[in-house]
Amino acid sequence: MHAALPAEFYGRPVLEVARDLVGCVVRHSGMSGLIVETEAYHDTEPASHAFAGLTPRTETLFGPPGVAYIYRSYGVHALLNAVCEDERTGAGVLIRALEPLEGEGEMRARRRRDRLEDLCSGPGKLTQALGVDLELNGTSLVDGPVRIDAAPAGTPEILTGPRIGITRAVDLPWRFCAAGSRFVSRPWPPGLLAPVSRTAG
DNA sequence: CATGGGATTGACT
DNA sequence: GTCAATCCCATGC
Repeated sequence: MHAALPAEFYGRPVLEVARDLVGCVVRHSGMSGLIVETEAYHDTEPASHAFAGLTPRTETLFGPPGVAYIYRSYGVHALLNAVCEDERTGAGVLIRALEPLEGEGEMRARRRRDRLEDLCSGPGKLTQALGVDLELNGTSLVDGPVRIDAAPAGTPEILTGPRIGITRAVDLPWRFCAAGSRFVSRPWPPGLLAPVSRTAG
């Protein structure tokens, strides 16, 4: 199953895309991982880079959907986002954690960690494991080099809750996780994350 | 042009 | 639990 998600998949409300990306597969350079955690960001809320409007930094976010927005976080890490909605709208989904599928050996070599759970269980970890860097900002997620394929086993049960590591708009429940996955960036206290209905967007 | 903060991680107490 | 690393870029002078 190697069907890349079409650009139309991304050209929808960012909350729907963030939810539906859980269970899909990120591929780069022979490595792949199942998406188990995402977060949505939108130019209408202050946690989003796009909140500042169209600037050189946010140019990719305000471009067409289905493109990778990659930026440097804390001066150290490259974080991977999928640009969503229409041009002119600054919306994106942050890929926060993967369950390693293929290329585990190469991921271990890049990450220099022993535990499988430590390879891709964070937005900076997974880009390091897959060798995704800032130079890939603006490239297509449909054609690659970084590609996202449809969920091979359908969308799993999903939990939602507040986003991680932000100081503004902290109450929006825009984080989406595969229920019970041990590959998420952080476990959660019981009850913090609520089930999400796939049909009730 | 200078400054300061950030969608994080890993090492250390 | 605390904290440094490190750099892009928005903001303000």
